Amino acid sequence: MRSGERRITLADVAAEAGVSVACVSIVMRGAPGAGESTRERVLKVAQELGYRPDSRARLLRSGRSRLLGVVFDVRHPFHHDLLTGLYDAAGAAGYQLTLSAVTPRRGERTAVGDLLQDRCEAIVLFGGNMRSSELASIAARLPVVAMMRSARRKDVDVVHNDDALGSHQAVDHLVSLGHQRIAHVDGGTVHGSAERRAGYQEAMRRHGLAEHIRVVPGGAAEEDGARAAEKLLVDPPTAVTVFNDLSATGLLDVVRRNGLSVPGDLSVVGYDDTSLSRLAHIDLTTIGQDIDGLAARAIERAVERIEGTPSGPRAVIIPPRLVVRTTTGTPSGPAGR
Amino acid sequence: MRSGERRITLADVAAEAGVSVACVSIVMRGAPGAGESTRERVLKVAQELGYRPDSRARLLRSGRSRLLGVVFDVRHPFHHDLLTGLYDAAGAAGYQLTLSAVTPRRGERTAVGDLLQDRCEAIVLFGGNMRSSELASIAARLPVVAMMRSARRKDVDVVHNDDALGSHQAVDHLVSLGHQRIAHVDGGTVHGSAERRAGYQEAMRRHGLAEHIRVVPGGAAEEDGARAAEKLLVDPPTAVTVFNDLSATGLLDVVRRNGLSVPGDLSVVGYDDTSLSRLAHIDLTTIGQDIDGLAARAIERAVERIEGTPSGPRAVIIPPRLVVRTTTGTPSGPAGR
DNA sequence: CCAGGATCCTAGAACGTTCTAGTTGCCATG
DNA sequence: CATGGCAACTAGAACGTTCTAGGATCCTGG
Repeated sequence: MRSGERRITLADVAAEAGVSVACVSIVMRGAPGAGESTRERVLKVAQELGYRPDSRARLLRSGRSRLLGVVFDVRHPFHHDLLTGLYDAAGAAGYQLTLSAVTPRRGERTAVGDLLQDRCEAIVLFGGNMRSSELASIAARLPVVAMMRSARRKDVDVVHNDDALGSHQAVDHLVSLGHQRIAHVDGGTVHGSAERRAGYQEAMRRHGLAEHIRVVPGGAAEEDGARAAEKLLVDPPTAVTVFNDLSATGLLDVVRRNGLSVPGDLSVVGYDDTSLSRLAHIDLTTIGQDIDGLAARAIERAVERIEGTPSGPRAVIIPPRLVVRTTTGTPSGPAGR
Repeated sequence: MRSGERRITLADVAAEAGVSVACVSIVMRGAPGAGESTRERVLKVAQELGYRPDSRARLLRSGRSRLLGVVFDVRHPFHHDLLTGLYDAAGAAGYQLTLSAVTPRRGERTAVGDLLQDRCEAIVLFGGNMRSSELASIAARLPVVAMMRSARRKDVDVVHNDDALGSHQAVDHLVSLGHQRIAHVDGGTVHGSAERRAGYQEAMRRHGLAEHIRVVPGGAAEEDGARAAEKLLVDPPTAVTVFNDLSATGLLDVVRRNGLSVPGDLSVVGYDDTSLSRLAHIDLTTIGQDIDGLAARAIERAVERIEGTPSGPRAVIIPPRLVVRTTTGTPSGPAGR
């Protein structure tokens, strides 16, 4: 019961089973070169002793670790959903994941540094604010896949959602409901906000609504949405697309407190389809990212790089889809003013 | 720029600097036994070559990994807050964290299994539904600290919030506002719900309100709170304490949809102080757990076990604190019926 | 001029695996 | 009755570190 016992090793199993260490190694790996009866006996002994292979020693020798490092941000709910998808995809490809978290007091560089020491064969990075040149210097050592961000570097793979298309879907949806005066609350300096903003602007022009284009400064947090709402209320549009769900939640709150009804007076579309947007009394129409698709493609890119198979383009862009809930409806005024 | 280069090792640095491998090791570890000039030269060369110690090889030799395994659930927002605290506490104690996530498709046993292979020196478990006996069998191999759950085993350390006290604080707060008819929405089979329920009952009795004790079945999810609300509405109390914030959110939604005002007609207290409860339009009065305290004590327990220092009691219970927001107020009826 | 002790450095084993290059024993074949 | 071949196993090096046990070199004091 004491915990300091000493770890059970191949040698222990070998001694107990009366065979060589090498033979046990063969059996444990399921490699050819061992007879059926010894195989059974060795497995039984290993089981009894509670043997667990030491992955570190294993990879020290074999060079391969079949380990993929993942950097995620503890504060971002979407990252957690994505982790779920990544575990599945990695497992299917025969790789393990090793996680390193970014927290309010633990930066991205620290998180990456830890992974570098861990001998993983590739690194998957969620968003973050590293510069492309920093990514490149990591990519010089091992394959890097950046998710939910772009990188103007040929040596970094990029897998993300088609932000511009998402904005198009949001605007198309609102226009099909009859809206014309559609504003956009921006995401500031966060990755993807430029693309979402540009997509909004282009979609508006495509619908001949260039004169109604209106971009309000915002950000990724709830308060950013709340502040944007106050600006909008001076001269409210009939609909608004917001950078993300959290910001949209802040906006919703201020709008309703000011006596406007949603979607009666104002339709609101978020972005990300986080669990927040699914809460009953938020029930936000939003743009959902294809989590499993993103995860699968990211792992695919990483594995291709690791195994040196000639791969396709370095950027994979996945289409999102509109999720209609109850914050969007037809505009109340006959023609939106 | 190719990624398959071959890792830079101590030997490379040694050759380049014209010293022995052992000497470089000394310098890299900051151990005594190297002259100032060589120290500088070696560090410079290591820097130039981009040397990074291979933590796996290091710990293979040294036995110690200074690595703490953490099992957390991707779906639980509270776990993420706790991770932040744990990273800080572990860093301060000179340990690294290695994370293993539980996801909807990746169970606790898998998560623990991965850590066991990783040579960490102790395991910290967040909640979960493993049986005490399973915990004990892991604890036979290495120290286990269970957080946010209890374990009737002497060989497992336990660090959690004082659930009963939290319920007392909630009831005390409501009573001090003048409430008498205070109900409780239960958490079902989730860890801590029995303690929170018992705490509620005891606090009610302490205030001489035994006749008003009313426990409604619930759970940890939003819908559980919503369902409980429907039951409560048949004969509404003036206040309710809910198992957790998420459930409270569901309850709030149903209550408001049915035309009751909060806190006018009904005061609501949640539990956990998750980021959800801080959202402007939820703004839930709740019981906050002391995250940094929990994290610090958990690491402390783990390190004590690892280093074999004679430690105190195996269970550490940390008092929570009431966080008053806007979902609680004085009851509207003169004496709450 | 030599003993004694610092100070700086090195050789080589060890950690728990994997892997290459055998070695053994057995059976079939000519 | 040698020979070849195959299946089943083993010895020992290797992976990149740490650590123990020394070996130089130099200074200091008698």
